[in-house]
Amino acid sequence: MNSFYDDLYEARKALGLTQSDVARKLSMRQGHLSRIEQGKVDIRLSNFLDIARLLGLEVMLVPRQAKPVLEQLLKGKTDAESRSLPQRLLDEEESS
Amino acid sequence: MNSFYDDLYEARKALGLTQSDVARKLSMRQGHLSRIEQGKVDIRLSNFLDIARLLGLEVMLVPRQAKPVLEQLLKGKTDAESRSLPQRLLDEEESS
DNA sequence: TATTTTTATCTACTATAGTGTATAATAGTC
DNA sequence: GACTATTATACACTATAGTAGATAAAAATA
Repeated sequence: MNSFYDDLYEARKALGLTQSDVARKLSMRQGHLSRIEQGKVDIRLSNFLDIARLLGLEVMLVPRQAKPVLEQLLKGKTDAESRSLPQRLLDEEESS
Repeated sequence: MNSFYDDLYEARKALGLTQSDVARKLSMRQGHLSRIEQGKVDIRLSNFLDIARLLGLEVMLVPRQAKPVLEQLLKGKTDAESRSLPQRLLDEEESS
């Protein structure tokens, strides 16, 4: 459905937590978290934020064109090469 | 409720669009968008993504500690000073 | 001030997220 | 193979997002 649900799954796994662990801390059902991670439900924004935060993640609203650049930065490419990307790509450009 | 709703409002205004404009393009009610921008409802993730994207924004899930750094980058501080922040702050640090 | 545009609020209804509890299916471990 | 831990499904129920349509209130413009 939506790759954000996969991200939540990956984050939980990376922390070595079970669905029950997470569900308990958020006072939600393990069964429901299962459906969420499978992308079978379209959860409410507050619920999405709660789960993400419990897993050490934060949600950001960014300009569309900035997303790929920021993702590169987060992929660990913190060397001069990738740090030089922002200025060029963040400026408005008629690309469509 | 949640500052993301304010962000949507600001983005819409910045584009010079009315609630009716946005609502029409998303096949939703103007009245409902009004409630959303006021933070009176806890909308579904897909709806949040749809509205954001229509307004030229994208949602990102990022490590908690990275958010302030990335926000600085987006604030236009693309000079050497702010670009030097990532390496230092993105590394895990026992700060709590 | 009057008119128009935009935003806020209302009622009734439908769709579905989320609760609560239970159990089945699957994966790991002995 | 049996046992245990984890994940997936099921059912009945409640809460609320979102639809549909209308109007009121507020803001902007002539």
